[in-house]
This record gives sequence, structure tokens and C-alpha cells, in this order.
Amino acid sequence: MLSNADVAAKLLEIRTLMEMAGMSFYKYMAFEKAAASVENAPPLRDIAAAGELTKLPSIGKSIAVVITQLLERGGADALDELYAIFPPTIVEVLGVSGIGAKTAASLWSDFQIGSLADLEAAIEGEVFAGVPRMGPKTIENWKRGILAYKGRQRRMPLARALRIAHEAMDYLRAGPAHDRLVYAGSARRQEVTVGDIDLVCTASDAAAITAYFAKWERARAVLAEGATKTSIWLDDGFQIDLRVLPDHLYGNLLQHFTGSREHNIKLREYAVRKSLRVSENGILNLETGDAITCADEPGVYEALGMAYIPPELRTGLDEIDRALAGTLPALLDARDLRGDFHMHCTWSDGRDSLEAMIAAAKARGYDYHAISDHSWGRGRTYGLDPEKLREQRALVEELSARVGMRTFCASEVDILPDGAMDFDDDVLAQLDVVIASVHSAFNIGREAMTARIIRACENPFVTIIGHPTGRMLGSFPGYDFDHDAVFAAAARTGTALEIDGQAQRLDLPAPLARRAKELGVTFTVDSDAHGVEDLTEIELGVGQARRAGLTKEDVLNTRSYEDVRAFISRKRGRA
DNA sequence: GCCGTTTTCGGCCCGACTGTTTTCAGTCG
Repeated sequence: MLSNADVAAKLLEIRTLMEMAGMSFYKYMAFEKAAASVENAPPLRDIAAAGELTKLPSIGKSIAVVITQLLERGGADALDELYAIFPPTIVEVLGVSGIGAKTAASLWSDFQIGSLADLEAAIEGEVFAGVPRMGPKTIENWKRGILAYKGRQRRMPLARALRIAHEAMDYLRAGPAHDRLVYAGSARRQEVTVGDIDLVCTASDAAAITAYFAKWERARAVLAEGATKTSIWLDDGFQIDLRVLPDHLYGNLLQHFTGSREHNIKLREYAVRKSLRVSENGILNLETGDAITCADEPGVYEALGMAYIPPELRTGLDEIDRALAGTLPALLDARDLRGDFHMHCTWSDGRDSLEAMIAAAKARGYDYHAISDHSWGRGRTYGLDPEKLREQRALVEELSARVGMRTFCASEVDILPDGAMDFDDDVLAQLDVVIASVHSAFNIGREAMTARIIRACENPFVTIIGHPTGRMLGSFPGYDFDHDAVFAAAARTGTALEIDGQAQRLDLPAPLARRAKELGVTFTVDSDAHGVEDLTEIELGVGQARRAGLTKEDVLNTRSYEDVRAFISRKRGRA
């Protein structure tokens, strides 16, 4: 069964092949919009099973049929028809930077080049000598594009992209004078993976900065260098785009380069209906000729007569309608967090000592936190048995009193394959907080996994379900279970669901968290830190919570210590 | 192909940079 991301990729492939085939601009753009909608939707299999695909934005009858076919057989009639015109390997040619639909189409029709190997052979054989619009510079660009295509890793995890963005900004800060400098694009929107980094800068002498950026020693290639814009590739083909404009345009510039593409298209379509033309250069009133420039980003949305839309919500789905109606949620802010329920120390698989973790939680200004080392199951050597747990409790009480920190004695307890917990209830009862997580037996089947997690929710001592889907970015999509059934059980039993901020997890994923919120679930946002320096990863969790539209009220660890205690007691009292 | 506060037809975002173009098409975001 294809994942949402797989379906979105197929829709984009159809979109590009349609463009190559010379089909109507608006027809293939519809597939592009549909792809964006699919990426932000809950799992398609559930929606398709309910017959509700056309309720998703930008999905009509025709594309719903395509999606259904993709889900059922991994392919679609529309795609097969296009494969009758172009070979499937032509996507390789399209993947080369600098080759778009028009060029790929003519390479196929004029030279029968339908794969990367064909293209390399043609360049090697100097087939393009003397061909119009295929001069030496163009061919050199293609060669570079081929190298990048081969070496490129597709999209990188958010945390790594943010590190690179900060390195690039550090370099820029050491260069010519500028006013403001920030990262924008998908990183600012807190997308789980980032395809390239967009940097936004304001300065009076833009050209000095774009030229300086092109000289960065880490730039393997300079793709474009103009008066206001520079694009570079790093060693691994990862791209950074820098755009520089005067400071009075900062709001317009930041809004433009934060995207998403679909958000901007919809925003501009709305603006056009009000005779306004929106771009990074300002907002032009087409009737009066007046230009509005915005020194700050909220000014852009204000000028369009709508509420400010936080970057994490700029998906191109329904956020503009909600901004116009004034029904956008007041999103969770990192400063709302009063604690962190999920962290490990050297008593299990953490890197820093118990004392160091407690001190670090105190240093972050938390009112409370939990030490939640692993339970003893799975034959692992580092988990704590009940005896060790008692020892740890004594030490936690001593250390936290000394530091002046309210530390919950907790454990991340394995949910066994049958849904029982790795500790007996009398052990669980002695813990302040219990995080129940699946760490083994991922492939027991959808029904068994659903029953397993629901049984964990029904245990009165379980406070939180940890990283509920088990996904690992880039390596494991998560185990299969009936999301709605589990979310309903969590809501019914007063069990919180975690948004785990660990860089490889970011779990719950935002579309699922949005669904869980609809079903009345309470959440926690945690770091799942295995060392002091990981505690900041709770901010990645906040990003995902914001993408899900969660507010302060939805999140348990924004509440006071006493209210957290009450939440836990309430569930235990139901037993 | 999708959609609707001009609603079932007629409209659909905007601009920078490149190469080779003597005025602009293609690509990209």
C-alpha cells in the first residue's frame, strides 16, 4: 500500500509528464495542487475506505479515481497512458537540474533520449554540437546537474537542515553589512524534511552580499548569481538560495520565501479577486496603482484583510479561509511549556548522568520534568528492573530536592505484543508518570497492533503513549494500526498522546495529531532526550504540534504541576 | 482538473536568473 508521500510523488510525476505531453497548464497544475493536499492529509487508505477522497481540498472526481487506482495497484490509467508516450525512466532526465519539461520532451522526440544513461551517452558523443539552444554552457550545466542528481540525497531531516542554515547565516554575518537575516522556506514552516534552504536577507547593498555568498568556501557550485539572488550547491548537492532586498520590503520578502508554493498561489489568487498583486516586491493595487510595502510579515496579511497565518499552517489547504473567518487557532508556543516528560540518563541508554539531566531541566527554566528511563524488557541489558527503579527513585528525590526541581519519577515502559505492560501494576503504581511505548514486534498486523495500543491506553497507570506511530524518518514508516480507534481510546481513557521531538522521530506526525485533536485527545510535547544537548529537541516537537494546529490548551505540559498531578490522578481514579 | 462572499461556467500567482536570445523561452522557486 502506497504511503501519502508515495501517492503525492506519483501525482507529481503525472503532472510533469502531462506538461511534457503538451496538456493544458491548468490540468497539470491541478495534479500539483492535489499532490500538496495529499502530503498534508491523514493516511489516504482510511480516507479512501470511507469514500471521502473528494472531501480533501483540490481533489475532485477525476483525481480521486487516480488516487484510488494508485492505492489499489500502485499505478493508474492516467500514468499508463503517459508511459505509452514517454518511457518511465524519463523522470531521471527531468531530475537533472536545468532540464525541465520542454527540454526533456524535445530530448525524447528529437534524440530518443529517455534515460540518464541515454543523456550521458549523447553528451559523451557530442550529439548536441551545433544544435540550437544547446550551446556549451547549457551542456556544462547539464553535466553538473547529472553529477548532482547521482550524488544527491533527496530531502534531509529538519534538524540537519536547520544546522546548515545556521552555518550559512554565521558566514553571512561575517560579511558585508546587512539589516535582517533569517531562514525561510520549508525549514521555517517546520516541515519534517527539507529539500533546500531559503535564506532571506535585507540590506542596502544587496549585490555585495550575493557576491559574498557565492564565494563561500563550502559552495561546490554556484547555480545562479544575480543582483538580488544567489543559489549554491554544497558538496552533497544540497541547495541554498539567498535572496536580498531593501529592509522596507522585509515583510513581503519573508512572506514570499516562506511559502509554501501552494499557500502563495492561493493567497495571490485571493488577492487578485481584490485587484491586488502580491509578490516579494510589495502589494500593488491594480486599480489605484498604489504600492504597499511591509517592513514586517504580519503587515502582509493585514493588508490583505486577514488574520496573520503562522508559517506552520501555510500548507495551501484551508488556512486562508480560516484566516478570513478569524477561526485560526492560537498555536502552542515553546514558551508555554512548563516541563518535559520524556528524557533518559545513564541509568538506561542516555549519555549524561541523572544529576546532569535534572540540572539541565532546571537550567531550561522548567517547573517540572520527568526522568523516564527504559523498562527492563526485551532482554536488553540497560533497562531498569523494579529493584533498580526503587533505587533510582531514592536518588531522584535526593538530587531534585538539592537542585530545587520537581522531578517526576517515571519510566518508558514497553508495551508487550499482547498489550500488557512490561511492569506489573504494583510497580507502575509507584511511578508518578508512565510512558507506554511500542519498541518491538512491529509486524503483528493491523488489528493486533490496534488492540495492543488500546489495551495500553486502558491501563489506568499509563499516562502517555510514547512516539505513537513508531516511525523513523527515512527508514521506517511506522507500524500499522487503526489510528482513529486508538485516538478515540486515548480520548476516552484520559491517556495523553506524545509528540516526540527527537529529530528522527517527530511522532505523532502533524496530520495524525490534527486528527487526534478532532477526536478530543490531550497531548504531551517531549524531547525524548538521551543527553543534555538533546533537550532542545522539544522545540522540534513544538513545531510539529503547531503544524497540527494544537493550542496551549491541548498540551498537558503547559499546565501547572498541580494540574498535571490532577490529570494523572483522574485517570487512575477511573480504575 | 478544480472550484465558488461575481458559484455549475469561466477563470486560474508572480518574478529572478540563464543562455544565446538581438527580444525571450525555459527553468526554478
